[in-house]
Amino acid sequence: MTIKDVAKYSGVSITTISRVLNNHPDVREEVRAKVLKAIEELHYVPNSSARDLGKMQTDTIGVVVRGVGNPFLNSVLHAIEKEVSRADYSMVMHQIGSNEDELAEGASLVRSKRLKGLIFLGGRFDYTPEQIATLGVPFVCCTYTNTFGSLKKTAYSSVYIDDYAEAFRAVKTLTDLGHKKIAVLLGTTDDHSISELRFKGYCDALKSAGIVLDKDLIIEAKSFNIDDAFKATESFLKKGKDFTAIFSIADAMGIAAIKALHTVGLNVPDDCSLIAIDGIQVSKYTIPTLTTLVQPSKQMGTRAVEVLLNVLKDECGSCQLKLETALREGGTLAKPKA
Amino acid sequence: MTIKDVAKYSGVSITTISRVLNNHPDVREEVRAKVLKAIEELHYVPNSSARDLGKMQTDTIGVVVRGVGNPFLNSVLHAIEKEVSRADYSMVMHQIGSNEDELAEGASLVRSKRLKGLIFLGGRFDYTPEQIATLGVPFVCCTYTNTFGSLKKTAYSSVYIDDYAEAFRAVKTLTDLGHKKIAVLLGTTDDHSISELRFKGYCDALKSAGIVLDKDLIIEAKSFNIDDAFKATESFLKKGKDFTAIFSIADAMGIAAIKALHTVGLNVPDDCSLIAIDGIQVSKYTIPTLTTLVQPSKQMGTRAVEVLLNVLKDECGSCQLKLETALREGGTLAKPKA
DNA sequence: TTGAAAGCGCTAACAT
DNA sequence: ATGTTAGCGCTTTCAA
Repeated sequence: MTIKDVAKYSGVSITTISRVLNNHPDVREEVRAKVLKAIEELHYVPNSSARDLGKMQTDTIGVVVRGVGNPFLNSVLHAIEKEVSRADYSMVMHQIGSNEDELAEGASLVRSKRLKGLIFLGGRFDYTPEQIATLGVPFVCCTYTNTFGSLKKTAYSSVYIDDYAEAFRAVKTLTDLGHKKIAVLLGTTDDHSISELRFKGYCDALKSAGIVLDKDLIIEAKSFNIDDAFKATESFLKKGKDFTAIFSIADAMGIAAIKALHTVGLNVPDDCSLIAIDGIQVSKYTIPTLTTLVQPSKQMGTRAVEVLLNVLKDECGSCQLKLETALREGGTLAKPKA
Repeated sequence: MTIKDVAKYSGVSITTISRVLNNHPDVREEVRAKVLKAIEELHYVPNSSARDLGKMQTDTIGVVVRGVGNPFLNSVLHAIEKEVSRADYSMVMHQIGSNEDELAEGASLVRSKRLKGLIFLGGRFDYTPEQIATLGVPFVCCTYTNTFGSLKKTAYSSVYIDDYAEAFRAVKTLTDLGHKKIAVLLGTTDDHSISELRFKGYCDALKSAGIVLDKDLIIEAKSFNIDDAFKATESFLKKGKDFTAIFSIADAMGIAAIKALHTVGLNVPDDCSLIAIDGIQVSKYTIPTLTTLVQPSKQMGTRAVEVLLNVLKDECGSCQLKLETALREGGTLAKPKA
């Protein structure tokens, strides 16, 4: 069942079929209808390999995901897939480990699958112009932007939240409540990822509240993994430091923290307040409900695709799209005990 | 950069390059090495569209996922992606809503992307031979099997757990503890999905413990969504029925149930025991830790791919692979109050 | 062991 | 408005 069969069946040339398939204007309505009918009746589906071969690129965009364990990224990923299908594009997903280089993986994907563009989901921030030159296609940083790199704004696109400002806001919520001894649960303080950025927001929120940073209150999990967050919080608690609140840079990590606190008999929010950033579905159902700054995950995915498709269409330009979080008030906040 | 360039560069014909690329035996070692070197130096990457065009099928397998919201399926999905890449295949994922027909979607995917095979992730069980005939390629049911359909075992493959037996086991855990009034939290009792199967296990476990099924203790969420599970449990609790335990057919739903119970002042496990099936990562961190039968999600994904690839290789045969769960003892179980 | 040449199904000049 | 035709990059007979 090829275009030829359809041509024969409907009594026109294959070119006409192709024109109908690609919505070219130069086809008489009458003929178009006939062809459409033939396609329908024959259950004809175009062969995308053949279709792609002619062009130099496929209608496919690649998504390189770092850290699929993260429920938040999953939600974004699924939104991306939906939007990509809706636009009649294809998506190829590629997961990478925390030590792999998303740029190298992306570049290789682009070549083998001849992608039109890339979306990086959860990556580093320190790309240089030389590094992205290897990509050769437009790309969108989704959930982050190139804060630590030396890229010109015009060289790439991104859809992200202001990690620094949102973290600041989260921590300010705690200081406003009167908390002075606020711990932070994060991956690493200097990994050039959202972890570092949110840490900066934490530091400055403390500073602006007149609180001196206490390095002993930094809980480094070394990853965004929920198990690691639990272990890190556990060890932190063993040290017996004095604190009244925790800012967790991610919901999943915060859930682990609540559990770790509970394990040693500390109750949230009575003994320790907690606020996080992300807003994953399950954190609505923790006990108490996690208070968190909800990222618009669906929108983030959808917008990332839109932005990429726009850039692709115009063959120029780029777009930095900053989204806002919304505070979801749960039950993990309280004033510090007198 | 095409095969021609490589041919020119290394001074052989494109046929030879093709042979090297496809590991054909009829190439002198010396020549092979030369070609490999050229490929390396030129950074040549074969054009997969062209490659696919020649063959009648692409080295691609499709995954049709029903219910991506489910963290458990996500975990399986990622395992599938990893295994597919490892085997040098490509994967296309397609999400469908709960009302869409996975078979129709799958058939359309197969044709447009010319897939070699399909994996269905989270689907119905009631396929008929006529329906699967439209697919035209081998497929694997992952996380379920065709219990309600009329397929011959040889007509398809599946990787699954024995939902009936595992549910039986879960509920038996409760009856063994002395529980008599056990509610069940599920999607629907007759949707021909795992929900129905696990419900059967629940019914028979009650029966074998000499307990009469009380229809008032069936909590139907109408979906596997965590929000719906919460609402359903909430309404159930409003009715004021007497019960001492809940069997939740999924971890995520169980988490919602704990929350709903807590909302009305009921404590798990003191006022109500709870057991579930799935074993998603986050349920280790609920308070108390969810007691659940853990499905080997990674293995399930990996095996599904292996099974499919084997079937593809042999061009015949099929495989029904039943995996086992492992009880993870959390803190949601207790004897019923006297 | 190697090469020449004929497609695979489709798109896009170009011609009519 | 429609048809003819030359590729797109690769695989695969078939010959040598």
